[in-house]
Amino acid sequence: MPELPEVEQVRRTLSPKLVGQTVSSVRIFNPERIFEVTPVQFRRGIVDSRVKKLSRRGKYLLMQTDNQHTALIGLGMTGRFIVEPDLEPLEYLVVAFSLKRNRIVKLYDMRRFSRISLAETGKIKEHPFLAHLGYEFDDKQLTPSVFCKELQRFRNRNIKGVLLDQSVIAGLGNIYASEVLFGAKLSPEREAHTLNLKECSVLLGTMRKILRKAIEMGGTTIRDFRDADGKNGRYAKELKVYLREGQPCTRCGTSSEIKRIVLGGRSTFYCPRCQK
DNA sequence: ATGACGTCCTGCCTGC
DNA sequence: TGCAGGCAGGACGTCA
Repeated sequence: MPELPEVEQVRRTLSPKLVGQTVSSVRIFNPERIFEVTPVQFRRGIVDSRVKKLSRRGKYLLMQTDNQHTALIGLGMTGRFIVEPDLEPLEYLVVAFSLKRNRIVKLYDMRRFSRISLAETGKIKEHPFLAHLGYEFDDKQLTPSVFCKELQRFRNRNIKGVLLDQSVIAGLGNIYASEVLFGAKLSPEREAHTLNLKECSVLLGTMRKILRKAIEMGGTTIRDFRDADGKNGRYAKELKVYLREGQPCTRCGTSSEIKRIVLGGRSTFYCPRCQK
């Protein structure tokens, strides 16, 4: 569930609790969630270092330490950070970082889709989690014509699938892909390479507007998402099509209903009348 | 080479 | 009433 706006909200709420702090110990409760390095390597890379910076790339959080290492954390669907004194360990705890004054930063993940790893900070771009990622949504280099050219790469794929492809734009997930296409009045089934420059431009602009607003509102909570303060995102009430199957379209009126179809194995919501 | 589909994982919700 | 089955989905593996 955490897509770009939710991960950004976690970054913003976790930063003040973590940046500048020294990690005195790292306990790993679910070693299967660690990739590319061993649990021992992960622990050694973090322990006794000070957190310099918490940043984001696509849907990944990057925790940079002052000993030239960066932890990479993907939240999957239900990954959540909880900062608290060490009460009894919660079920589904993946990893816990101990700070001073009995504060513990815990990554908790009910559905166990989260992924964590470690890289040398200087080689972070080559890490397998990040190497294939495309543009950040607000990258100035991503102009309408560049975006249009990117979409030409896909001769036989629908635009919804391409928006979910992290190698094009990093950070969109299933909820915002449907919302952005509704905003841009484009059918999710349109083949990506058929979009003209004008349509690419509208799509890009709509995506930026929606993601900015969602970030501003702390992301979307359907059910599970909480930020590092335990708060829900407030964007759910702004959703125009996601989970609105059978409801009237908010743009073209009562006579047109939102439809649900499955594309690439994922629920996709749209208005057949105003999305072409 | 590219795209489609299955898999992982667990809780919740629906319907019989 | 209880339980089976479907659904949710990010990212990767496999197959055609």
